[in-house]
Order: sequence, then C-alpha cells, then structure tokens
Amino acid sequence: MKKENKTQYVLLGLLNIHPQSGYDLKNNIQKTVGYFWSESYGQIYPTLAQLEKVGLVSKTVQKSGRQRQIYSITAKGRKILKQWLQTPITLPKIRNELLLKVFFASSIPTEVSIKHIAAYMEQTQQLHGILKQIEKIILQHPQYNPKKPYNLLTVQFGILATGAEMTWCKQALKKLQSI
Amino acid sequence: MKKENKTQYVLLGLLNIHPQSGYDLKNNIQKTVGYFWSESYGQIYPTLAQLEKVGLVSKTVQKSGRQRQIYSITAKGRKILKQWLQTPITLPKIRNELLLKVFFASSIPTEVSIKHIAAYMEQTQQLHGILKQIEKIILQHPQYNPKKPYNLLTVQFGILATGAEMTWCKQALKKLQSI
DNA sequence: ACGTACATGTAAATGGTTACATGATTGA
DNA sequence: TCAATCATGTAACCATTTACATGTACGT
Repeated sequence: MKKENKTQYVLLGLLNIHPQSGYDLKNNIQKTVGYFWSESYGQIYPTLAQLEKVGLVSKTVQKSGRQRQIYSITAKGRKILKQWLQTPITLPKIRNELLLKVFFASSIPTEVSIKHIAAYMEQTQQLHGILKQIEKIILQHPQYNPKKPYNLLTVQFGILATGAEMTWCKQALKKLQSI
Repeated sequence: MKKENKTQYVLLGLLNIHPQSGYDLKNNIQKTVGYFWSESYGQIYPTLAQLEKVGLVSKTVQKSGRQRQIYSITAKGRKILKQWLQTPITLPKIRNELLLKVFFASSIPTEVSIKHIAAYMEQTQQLHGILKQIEKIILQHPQYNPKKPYNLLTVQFGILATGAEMTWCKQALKKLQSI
C-alpha cells in the first residue's frame, strides 16, 4: 500500500472510532466528512482488502443475522494512522467548473453566467444551511467536549467557506445584472 | 473525445483568446486560471492531438526560428466551446487533507493540529496576497472593460474564499491554543 | 409478494500525475 | 561552453468513477 493514497487514512480514521463494514464506512464518510471528502465503493472495498493484507485492519464475519464483513483497526493500523496525521498537509487541488465558465464567458450572453452563478448560490446556500444545523446540534449535544473541538472546527470551516461563496455570488450577480 | 472531459474546454477557451503552443497553454493556464484550475503536459499534449483529430483545433508549425507547434481554434471548436459554456455547472468535488487531519486529531497532540493549521494559513495568506495584487492590476489596467468583468470576478472569488479560510484559521488557532 | 434498503464486490473506462526521454535555443 | 529554459512528447503508474453483477433481509 503506497504511502500517498489517502483513501486508506479515511478508512483507518473511521475504523479507529469503531469497527464497521465497508458499507457502513461509505455511509459514515458521507455523514461525518462528506462536506470535504468522499469515497466510492470502488475505492473502499479494494482498499479494505489491501489494508487487511498488510495487517492494518482485521476482518471478522458477523455471526448473527446477515454475513457482514466487519473491519477493525489493528495496533499497527493505529500507529500508521497517527503517523500520517502528523505529516505536513498540502493545499487542496481545486477544479472549479463555475469559475472556468465565468472566466471564458466573454463570448456568450451575460444571462448564461447569471444563471450559472444563481444555481451555484442555491446549492451552496443549501449546504450552508445544513452545516449550520449540524453546528447547532454539536454545540447542544450534552457530550460535546470543548477540549476536542475537531468535528466542530471542520463544520465551522464549511460554514465560513460557503458563506464567503454566497457573498461572492451576490456581488457577482449584482454586477452582472447591472450590465 | 468524450463530452465530459474538461481539459479540452480549458484548452479551447485559451486558444479562443489567441493561438499558442502546448507549452504556452501550460503556462497560461497557470497564469490565468491557475488559482482554480491546473493541467499537466500529460493531459495537454494528448488532448491537443485529439482535438486536432476531431477538427476542433488546427495545428501549424512555426516557420521562423524554433519549430513550435502552434494550435488555433476552428469554427467548429468555437461552437463546441460555446455550447459547453452554456451547460449547467456542477459543484466542485473537494478533498481537503487539512480538514481530514483535523477531524481525526483527537488521538494526537493538539500542537500537531496547530502546526497544520498555521501552515495552511501561511500558504493561504500568500495566495490571498497574490490575488489582491492581481485584482489591483486588473482594475488599474486602462483597457479594463466593466462590461466584461469575468476575469476580475474569478479573482474576487479567490480573494473572498481565501479570506474566509484565513478567518477560520485564526479562530481555530485561538481555540486550540486555549486548550 | 414486493419494494426498499442492506451488502459486497469487480471490471472497464476514465482521469490525471510523474518520471523519463530528447533535443533546440538563448544568454552569460 | 555551460546552464537555464524552451519545447514536445510518451509510458507507467496511480486514482477514481461508473456500471454491472449478485444476492439478502426486512417491513408492509
């Protein structure tokens, strides 16, 4: 397993919270880090198999009911996870299709750009609302521990980021509508 | 050439401004849309060949001096570009390694997260500064046309986005340092 | 009995980076 | 003449999505 492949670390990170199946992992990635990370089954299942082969996770087949493949992180897996958590971060590589279309928009009608930006704003607004709700839930949760604000911090990142994007959309729409 | 592949549209978009070589395209992508889009030679050269094969661009070999392969957009290419510019946008797929490391940070020392966020802030701050300078240059440019503010708009998106990230970094650092 | 969600995977295709190979031109 | 940068490309590899295949369990 190559060091750079990040899929494995999301899986290890979630398995470090509690053992679960590939199916659970897919859902939990969406629920917990879905705003800034995603994985498909085509990545998850092969990566789990690979992680098991090198001993970073172990598999047990659920006895009762359905034959679910439950994965647990091993001591070795925890070590590798912690190591990765401490390696320097790199800036995310973004590829924003809206901005590309806006940048090259000189040869098409202004209304098209307006429509694109409006659509972007709507979708961003929706995400912003969801993140605000999540923030509220975290803060109201009786077990919220201010010494471990990591989940809250990532949600707040999303709130600020989407907020800025909405601000830009409003500005951009105003400017384009005045043309 | 598949419709969904976006590399071709950046190339068409830039060739629509003026004819240039693959090497130029690489540099110009960086200079113009580099903040939110990038391409490697491994994508550019094969895509140019493909675009020529289907008649969206044409190639002429520079006569004088170096034998540069200069590509121009064709009428058909312009048509395809315009069509794409009008198709609905999709939200960018982000994968933020910093947030992943912060999210899973409960099992490692707080100082590690602080270091990560500080590094992120520094890099973001630098980009923010560059974008502010570009904005100033655009606005001061005598040929700036307020009826075609597309370049300015993308730069301003970057300024607002990086600004929000810097705000978050400061908040997050303050919170973590108080633990 | 039927639909929905649970559940696990694989194969093919696509997307994208990196390393390599090669050589020309320019300026100090 | 040497280094830098201009310039074009390919091959190998890595990353990722999508479509497909297959079947189970649960609630109504």
